[in-house]
Amino acid sequence: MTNARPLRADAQRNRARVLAAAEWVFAERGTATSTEEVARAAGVGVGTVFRHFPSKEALLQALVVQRLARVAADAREHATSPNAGAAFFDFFAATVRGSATKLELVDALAELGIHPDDAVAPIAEEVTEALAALLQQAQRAGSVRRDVDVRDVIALLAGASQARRYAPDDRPLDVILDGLRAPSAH
Amino acid sequence: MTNARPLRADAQRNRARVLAAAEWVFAERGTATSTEEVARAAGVGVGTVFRHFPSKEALLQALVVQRLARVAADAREHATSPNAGAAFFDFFAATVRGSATKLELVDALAELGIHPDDAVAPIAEEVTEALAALLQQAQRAGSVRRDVDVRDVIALLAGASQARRYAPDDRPLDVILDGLRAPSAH
Amino acid sequence: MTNARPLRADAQRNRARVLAAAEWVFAERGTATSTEEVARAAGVGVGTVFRHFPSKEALLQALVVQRLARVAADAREHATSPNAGAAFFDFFAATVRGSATKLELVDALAELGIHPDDAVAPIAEEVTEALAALLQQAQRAGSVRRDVDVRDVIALLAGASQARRYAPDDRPLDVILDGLRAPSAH
Amino acid sequence: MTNARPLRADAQRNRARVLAAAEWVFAERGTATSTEEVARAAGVGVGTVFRHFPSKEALLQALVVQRLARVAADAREHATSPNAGAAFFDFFAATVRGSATKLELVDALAELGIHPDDAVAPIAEEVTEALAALLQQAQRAGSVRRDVDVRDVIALLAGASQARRYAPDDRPLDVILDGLRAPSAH
DNA sequence: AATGAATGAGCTTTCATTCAT
DNA sequence: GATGAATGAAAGCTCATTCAT
Repeated sequence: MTNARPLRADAQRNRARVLAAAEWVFAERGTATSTEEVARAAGVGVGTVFRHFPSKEALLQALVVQRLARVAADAREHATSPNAGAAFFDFFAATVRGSATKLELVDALAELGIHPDDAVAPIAEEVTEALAALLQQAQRAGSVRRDVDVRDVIALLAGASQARRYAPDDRPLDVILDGLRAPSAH
Repeated sequence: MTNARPLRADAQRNRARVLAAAEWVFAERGTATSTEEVARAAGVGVGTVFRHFPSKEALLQALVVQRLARVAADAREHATSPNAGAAFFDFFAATVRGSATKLELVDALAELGIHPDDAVAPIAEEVTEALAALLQQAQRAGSVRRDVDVRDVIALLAGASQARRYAPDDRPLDVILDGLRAPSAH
Repeated sequence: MTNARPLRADAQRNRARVLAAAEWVFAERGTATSTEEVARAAGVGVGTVFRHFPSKEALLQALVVQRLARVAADAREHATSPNAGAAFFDFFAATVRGSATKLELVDALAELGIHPDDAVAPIAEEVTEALAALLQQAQRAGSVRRDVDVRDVIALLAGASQARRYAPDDRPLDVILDGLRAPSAH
Repeated sequence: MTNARPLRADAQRNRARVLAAAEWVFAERGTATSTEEVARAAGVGVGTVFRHFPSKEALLQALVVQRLARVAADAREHATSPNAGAAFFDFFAATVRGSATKLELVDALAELGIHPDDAVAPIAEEVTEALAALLQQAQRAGSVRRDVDVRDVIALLAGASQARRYAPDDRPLDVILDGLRAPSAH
């Protein structure tokens, strides 16, 4: 159903291996790590990496898209919960805790504002919409303060993830969650 | 007190120009920008940059030290205020708002946790101490919740600065400040 | 007479398609164009190209051989004409005009002098012989000056083809033809 | 007086060495030879080559410009001769004989028609003008046929140079020169 | 036989760093 | 001290060729 014919089974597998290796390597040693290194980690030749991702930039973007897709899916799933407030805070905490690697949510989210025109654009919109819905529900339920909008939430997700790099425990996250609660919710 | 003889006046001036140019250039175009570019922006030859900073890493660290020195000084100054609570929050907000350039406080703070052993160590300790004092006063005054420590505050400074990249207004910052307030302070 | 068994009909067709595609692609975009590109133009996989031509070099040579074979055939045909002088000049002009693609006669002829030992050798000899016959007839008929030999004619064919790249009209060709006429022929 | 400050003496020398080495290497082994090889031949590092010529393309163009500059100068010099006819033919023969390397005049002239918009444009015009003057004089003197124009002459220079690759003696050149003579000149 | 994914040597280019001027 | 040309390791990327499907 996609417009490109599906990849052969082995190609599919290699693409996935490259993506996984890239996530690991870039997280562990920074995105400045060479593509050669990524290839080595994936157990393939450099050529294979470039066959699947025509440039390093494209590989990085694929990683971002993958990360954001998970966030969007997660937001949508939480939006189905009957308890809108808990759903929002659960989602927020889980997302921040999930960005445990160095190629953080931070870097993924960075793309949301920075390249609004390229391959990341569709997924960016997806994330924004899913998040907006989740937020609105929680605000209507009186759990989240009304003076924040989606952009603020995204910024705070990035901020909380960043904070986690310095203090990997939950304290900073808790502070931010508390800051988000509606005053009456105390 | 320095172990090197004082620099000649012109050398002193060149060092400062390089530092300023580096801050500007790295902020504007990323730390991957070449040293050549920094030299050009400073109006000196590359050789001069390397004479003052033996490696690019060293230049980056000097920038971090400079940034953190300002933060430490600022913390110490606020610590003299009679109103400990307001002083803490003022300091926090001012620090985050001041990290408006792209070579953010984030990157500076990154060094606090990441390279605790090198040239950055002394200033890191300085910042930590000044911050600890300011925090303790504010907690004793009942303005800041008691379950956060210096490390959390540093993490949240980094987080709030990061958030500012996505939503350059004050909303995310306000959320975090609210999260930091002692419950009874409402 | 060939030492390999005849190709299956579809294989035969594929070989021809590759050859045609290669001529077109190399002419249009230079011989540095990738084999992948040639395969795409031929509507086959790269593997197929390499099955028929064991290396890119071999593919290029096959093209040259094909080109030279046409020249030799043409020369032989003109040699049957009753008017030896006209036959020679007609042949010369037609050959030069026919090298209208970018993978010119020039490049084909280049092989005559450059790789005298490989796959091109037989056809090179064929061309030389056919040309020698045509030339001799024209010289005997008093139409072509006697102080040029086959090698000179080949060089001039290459030269005239080259000239056509810069001035695609007939003027340079006419000049060369005039230069070849026997003095008494005026 | 040039808009760039003159190079330091050693830089000047290295630039010249690179240019000379490039001419030699490309002539001997084709323009596909790696820049690394050129650097080795010049006795410098690759970096030096790229400092002087920002891309391989630029290096090739510099070679072309150098070659064409010589041709233009030569044309202008011959144009001062009292015997216009002899001057033209002398120039033509000398130019063709001078393109003895494989990175021929052919390749240099190729640029005349192919990249009319880049760094080669000014020198291309220079060559054309100098040649036009020389040609016109020779035509007025009744030595060169009147139905050829500058473009034809350039094409024939390229053609004659190409011919020389196959028959390195003077015969093909003589044929072309004869073809250029005015009919009455016999 | 045909396919196209995988390979990896090799190419162009960049840039931190050194050193002659 | 300052300069900027030179260096060469290393990076991103291409492509002829191989081989599992």
